[in-house]
Amino acid sequence: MSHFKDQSSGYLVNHLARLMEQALAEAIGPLGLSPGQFPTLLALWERDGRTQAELVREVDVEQATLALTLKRMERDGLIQRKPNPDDSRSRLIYLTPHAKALEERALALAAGVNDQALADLDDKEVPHLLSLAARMIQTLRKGTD
Amino acid sequence: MSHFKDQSSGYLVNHLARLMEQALAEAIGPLGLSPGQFPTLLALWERDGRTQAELVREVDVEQATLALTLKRMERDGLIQRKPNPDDSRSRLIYLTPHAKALEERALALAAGVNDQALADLDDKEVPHLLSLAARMIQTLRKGTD
DNA sequence: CCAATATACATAGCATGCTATTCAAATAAG
DNA sequence: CTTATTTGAATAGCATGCTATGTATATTGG
Repeated sequence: MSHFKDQSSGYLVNHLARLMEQALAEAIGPLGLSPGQFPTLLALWERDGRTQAELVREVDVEQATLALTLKRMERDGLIQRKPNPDDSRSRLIYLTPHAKALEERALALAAGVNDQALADLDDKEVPHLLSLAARMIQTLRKGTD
Repeated sequence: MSHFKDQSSGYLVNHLARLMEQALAEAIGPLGLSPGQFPTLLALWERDGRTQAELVREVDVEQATLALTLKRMERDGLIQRKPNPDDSRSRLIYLTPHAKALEERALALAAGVNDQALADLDDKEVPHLLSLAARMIQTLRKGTD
């Protein structure tokens, strides 16, 4: 038995996520970036000078997770925090020039990892996969959020 | 913009995997089980009295990861280890009666989580999703393994 | 204005996973 | 038979993520 494993969406999705995370780590590691920082970087490349609370609303992780990620990004010279004149509880988060300079290369490398993972799928299957995943996420978020 | 996020298979798969892991944690937590133990339990329910090395070949995680998981399972009273008469470097891993007794309920709960995640998909889409995921895993494993 | 509540972050503690390293025992090479 | 290599496990160190708490600052209700 235990074809459970090969028939279980949870098992497969978990395994796939780990493989893709490893591939991304390999790809962007040379830039000094890691997979967990990517969602935050996407948000900050789009617009920086925001508070942690604003980023939490955009990045799909818990506040405590983001707080740790930001601490590592600060340690790694990717972000800088300045006092928020409007609210002394929070600080505004800015990308360093170094982190800004990495945007194009990092996006290209991440896109390359996606392409590599999807290499065996044809043009119709790729959007289908994205749509199925998005629908499953929607289903699971109902009620939680 | 950065619709990168919503178009990225890596991002979606990672998010989905975390949601499914959380759902599984909620489902089997009351049995005293956790998601990371599930693959090992599947292997041991099928046949126990095996070495760690044999389990590593069946479970898709690294040896060091499995070693830690087994330590927690031993702590939690799920497994027991006995000397291996054929090789004193290893020990044979057995499920406790308690862990054996949980098989049916745990499998049903895990299947329920999968069903819940797939609830919005129709009968054709489910096997398609499983097949797409399996193919992506195959693609990414090439060369590594 | 002041107490009660809400909000923004930080931290602790834990589970999963990975890579790299170490140690001991088993095997292979000579 | 020794030495060299391989194999089985354990451990250290780190990244991600989660839940639960704590702390300080804002905001609200009286």
